[in-house]
Amino acid sequence: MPELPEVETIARRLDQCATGDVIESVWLGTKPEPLKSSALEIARVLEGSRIGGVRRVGKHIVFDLERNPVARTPRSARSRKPRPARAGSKTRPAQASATTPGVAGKASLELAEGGIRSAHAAARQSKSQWIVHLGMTGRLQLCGPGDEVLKHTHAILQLASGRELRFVDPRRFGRLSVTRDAAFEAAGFEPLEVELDRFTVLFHGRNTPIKSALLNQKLLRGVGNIYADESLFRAGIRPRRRAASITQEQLRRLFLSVKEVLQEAIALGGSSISDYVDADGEEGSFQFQHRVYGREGEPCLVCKTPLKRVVIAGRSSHYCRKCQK
DNA sequence: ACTATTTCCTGGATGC
DNA sequence: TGCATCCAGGAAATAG
Repeated sequence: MPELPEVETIARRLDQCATGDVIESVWLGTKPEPLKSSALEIARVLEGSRIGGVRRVGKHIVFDLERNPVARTPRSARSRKPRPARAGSKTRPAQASATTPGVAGKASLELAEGGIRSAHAAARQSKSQWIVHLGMTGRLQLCGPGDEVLKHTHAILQLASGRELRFVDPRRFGRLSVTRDAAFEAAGFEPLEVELDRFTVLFHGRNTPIKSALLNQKLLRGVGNIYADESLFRAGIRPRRRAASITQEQLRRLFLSVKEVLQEAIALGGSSISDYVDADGEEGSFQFQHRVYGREGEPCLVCKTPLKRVVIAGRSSHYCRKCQK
């Protein structure tokens, strides 16, 4: 499950490997499309754009796109349908292979309603961005055109280098979107950048469990279930503690713990649980550093007390009842 | 205005 | 072996 360290790892890798490449054409799957922007809008922003850089904002991956106003990708690039032969293609829904963004039913409808044309013009002249949220099981993979297209591939970007950037997401919690004029904005503070006093204020007067507050992306962006539990353990705070009841000194420890955990995890390439791998298929190794997450019933590494697991806001939360108060 | 719960989604694990 | 059921969880939507 990609949280801040995993997303940071992926974004760094993509920034190294994909920056400078040009997106020649885009294929998007259909149906409960994992899209926040329409397929047509995404295709129009991406096609013909150069990847200026890739970075992380919270749990989002942001591709900064640059566009040469003169060299517009010709229509033919969009209408051709270069689907590589793939293993297991008969199991894929037939509609998927035929879906060129421009001809999707929903997209055509929007075109008929107008408004797209002006959007198109805006995309041509301004800097735009491609925003990817990986959700639970989303992956961005950089691969050769001959590589097998995995089941649950929802987007394929053909790059000028001959490679393909693919978005694969079995559980479909991931989301793709684009921005045109405005830069992508995310709520909340970056946990690795926020200062102590701002961090402290976030929890003032909140009657919600501190675990929930840490997961609230409008407060801090990027902390997910694993790193919330790990941070709370290191800070000695029980996940159910009401945010408002936590002392300044404890908040200071939490502040430091959050940064420490995230930094250590980034250094190890994130935690590979279930199926997380970065853009090159590399696994992280921070999962071996987990002190409480996924260790219910196992002895606390500090005091040997069996670790507890409770459910808070629908998420399993792991802690040591002796070390955390 | 807040907080809590439900919903989305599929693969893998579990149980009978 | 096979089939049903449960579980994982980010964030938006809905309910309280």
